[in-house]
Amino acid sequence: MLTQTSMMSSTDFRAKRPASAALRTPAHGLDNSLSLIGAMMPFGRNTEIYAEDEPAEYIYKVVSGAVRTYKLLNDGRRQIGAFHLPGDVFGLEAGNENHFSAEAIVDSTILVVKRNAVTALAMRDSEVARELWTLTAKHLERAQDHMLLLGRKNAQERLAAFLLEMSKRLAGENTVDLPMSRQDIADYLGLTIETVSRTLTQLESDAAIDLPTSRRIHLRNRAALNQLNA
Amino acid sequence: MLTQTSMMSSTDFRAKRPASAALRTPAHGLDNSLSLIGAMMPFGRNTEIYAEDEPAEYIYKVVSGAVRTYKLLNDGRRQIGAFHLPGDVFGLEAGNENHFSAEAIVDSTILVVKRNAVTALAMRDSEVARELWTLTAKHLERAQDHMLLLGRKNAQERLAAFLLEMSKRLAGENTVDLPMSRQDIADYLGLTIETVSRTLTQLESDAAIDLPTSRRIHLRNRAALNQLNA
DNA sequence: CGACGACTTGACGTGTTTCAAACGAGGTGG
DNA sequence: CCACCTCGTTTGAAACACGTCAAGTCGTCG
Repeated sequence: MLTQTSMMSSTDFRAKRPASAALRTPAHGLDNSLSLIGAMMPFGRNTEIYAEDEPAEYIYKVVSGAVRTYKLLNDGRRQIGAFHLPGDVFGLEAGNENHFSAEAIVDSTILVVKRNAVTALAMRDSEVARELWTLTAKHLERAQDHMLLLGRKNAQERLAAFLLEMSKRLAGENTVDLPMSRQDIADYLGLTIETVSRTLTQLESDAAIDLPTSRRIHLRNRAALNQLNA
Repeated sequence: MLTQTSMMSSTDFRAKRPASAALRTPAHGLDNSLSLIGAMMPFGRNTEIYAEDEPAEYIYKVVSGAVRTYKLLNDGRRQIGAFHLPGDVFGLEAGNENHFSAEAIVDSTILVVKRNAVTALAMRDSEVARELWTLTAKHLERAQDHMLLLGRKNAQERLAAFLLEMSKRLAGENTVDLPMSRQDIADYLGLTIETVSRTLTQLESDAAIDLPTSRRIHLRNRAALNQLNA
């Protein structure tokens, strides 16, 4: 994946800074640098961005769309480790190989930057180095919270946590438009698609949410969701 | 916790470099620096090293003993995110507050280093900065593998993964002497203590392991365990 | 020897998974 | 414009893995 030719063919218009929440790069330093030395690339829905065990040559930033990073068990069971939304940086691997696979969930535009370029920059600019570290540490914190969810929460609590997280990150008052399918949600929350579906309809009948369409979720009673999220 | 006085009272003999596996600092740079600017501190069994939401003033390295880092749900459910063994560095938080709590599992000696000192060093020495980043990224990889376990593996597979991990990190041929209780294992694997116990005896009757004592586990059939770990 | 904590074992309950079928929205072609 | 197909989602019924509650065993230490 990511052949040199496809890299070259990408247009180079600049990323517009997206609004909202966590895992975003600060206003200067790394963020600007990535825009300057990176290349924009389009990825179609469900296409691979990189695969596990491939050499990790690039670092990525979502400009538009959405990305899932995941790991597979030999028999096909899938665990999605994280969803990456506009403004998020991902692919900050430690070793020389990717530890996860990454796919575009919907048609997406990704800013792709050579690792070498970034690490070289970090070598000279300790501010950039610090931002890279902080960013990785933020990813770690998210992973740790996700472990708590996967290890110790029931289906209702997982869905409540998921909805609140997405609401915060997608930032749209009380209505959330999800880019991902029920199967993606299930594999993120360590549940089956049926349990996700059932639990959502249950939350709806409990008046915690509304489901105008399957991808659109209205948070009717945040307090109730927050209580489940405790 | 970690009052200035207790910091001061600690002796300052140097850490001896421990043997073995991953999450260890490389031979020079960070590792040496930590030893030079840190202080040795003893922590008794089950004593707190730091608590969630406390200001993260220090970075830690296990010299001897074992440490658990964990998070609690409001009703007391506990998820252990990681075990830290001799040679491991922990407490590399992103923000200014600890994201987890940390306790000594058994009587332990911990090398405690002021964050300021380390970050200041990283500012001047890009090699140290790189090591800090790499270390955090390694923690992230572990957390990601752990998510796969918690989200997608059954009890047998979780125990197999746990035993293989401990075998590798404690490095003792095929016999593993666990520092942690069944409850710790359960909270690490997202199971109950009963399920952990039952699964272990089941693995024993399947001839995959022997249980000479409850804390000592002999890996009789690594192949079988590896297969479960797939 | 008795007491305590850690661990094991048993019987039973239940939340989630599994297997299966029906539903619904969106797109295509007649 | 409607029939038809497809893919994602929902719903139902039954099975099962793990949790819960409870009792019993083992090892250690005073």
